[in-house]
Amino acid sequence: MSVRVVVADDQTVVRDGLVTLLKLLPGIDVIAAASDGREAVELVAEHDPDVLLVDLRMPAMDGVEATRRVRADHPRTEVVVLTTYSDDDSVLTALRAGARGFLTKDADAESIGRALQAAAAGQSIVDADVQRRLIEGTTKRVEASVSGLTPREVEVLRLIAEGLSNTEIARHLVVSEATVKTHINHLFAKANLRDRAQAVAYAYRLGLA
Amino acid sequence: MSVRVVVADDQTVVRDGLVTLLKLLPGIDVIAAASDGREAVELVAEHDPDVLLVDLRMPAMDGVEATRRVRADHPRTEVVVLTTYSDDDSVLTALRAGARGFLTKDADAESIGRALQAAAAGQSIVDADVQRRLIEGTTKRVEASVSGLTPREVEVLRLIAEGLSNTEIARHLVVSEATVKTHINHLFAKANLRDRAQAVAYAYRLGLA
DNA sequence: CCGGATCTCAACCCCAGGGTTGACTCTCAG
DNA sequence: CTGAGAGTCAACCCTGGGGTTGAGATCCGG
Repeated sequence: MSVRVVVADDQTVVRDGLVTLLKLLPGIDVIAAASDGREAVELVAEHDPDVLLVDLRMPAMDGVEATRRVRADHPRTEVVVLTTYSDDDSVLTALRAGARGFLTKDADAESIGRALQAAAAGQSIVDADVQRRLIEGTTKRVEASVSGLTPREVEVLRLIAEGLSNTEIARHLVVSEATVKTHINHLFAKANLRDRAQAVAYAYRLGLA
Repeated sequence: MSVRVVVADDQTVVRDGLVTLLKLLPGIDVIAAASDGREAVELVAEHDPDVLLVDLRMPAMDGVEATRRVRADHPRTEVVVLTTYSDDDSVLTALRAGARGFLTKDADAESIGRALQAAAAGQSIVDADVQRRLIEGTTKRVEASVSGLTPREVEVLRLIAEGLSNTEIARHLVVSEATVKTHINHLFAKANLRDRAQAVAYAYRLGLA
């Protein structure tokens, strides 16, 4: 029984290449090809394939989101991610989203076929690099030091991270709201933040909260 | 070119079974069989195989230590671990020690063959359970406590926590901005949040980011 | 004593974001 | 078949937050 596969890649060359490549492999049936994530999800719903082979970076909907959708709506269909860069951060995200396998685009036909077969059989194939990163865990946690920020700015950042509004922060620090806004603007500029939501994330990553 | 394999298992039945099983597979050559870890290391040194298929629990030298030795002294030889219990703690240890793949003893012949081929090609095959455990190791607390929120709301919350604006979230989920705002309003009401800054903090405490 | 950094404050503009209401569709359990 | 929940979308209002400029007060090191 052949493994039924849907391919999704926005680059025509890659997509067509994959399709013709996979068609030559025994035990692999390419039943559809999508050019973006949205279409990929639709085709999965339509054809109920064994495996979705999906690129990470795509317009309309990226591979991570497509993976999440497919795993949520069609748990029978396994997802194998294909990407250009093995050190892409979203690789881990994709695996957490439920991707079964992971391949780089320089993989040869046999490797791809093997990964598809494995995924269909419930096994999981990942690239050596990714495996190492998984095993070592997220120990990379960078030391994005708080340096550059003045004590007052750090203070304000912490309060932002607690969900306080500007007026609340002003009351808390016993200064005017204008002052708070000034600190916040400096802080945003220094840390390259757009709004307080990003600031909260920043603070949490720094371990301020 | 066939993949040259050395098998190591202390149980005679399993060992002989594996050998005969693997000999039936195309592209696999079993060139030696060991009954403990010490012997396995010796046979690897002697035959320089592509892959060592090794049981975790063995007398004289267990699979983890054998893996470490082989990876240190014969980096050309990949190691695939075979064991009875997928929840064995030493599984992670073995992977850290440099094992390329991981199989349970209820794997069928094709799965084993695939894992050996993959290992020889530099890929890594792991059992689904093990993959899940590896991934959970890198994530924080599970999102089980996100009770009350619908999947879509959780999705939106995660994206908020990444610092995305409403328009960006809409683009990402391929819906209109109005829909995003609706989800956000529901989400805020349920979780008793005032603005997205508090939402980010909430998400981080839940381990969503 | 001067320059720089920090902290403070004000007035202004503008829009993203949050609140509200209402509506259409689909699915699924009862 | 019906009602509830989920997801989708639109129109409206209005405040808070972010951007900008400019400026006075304090402190410290060179």
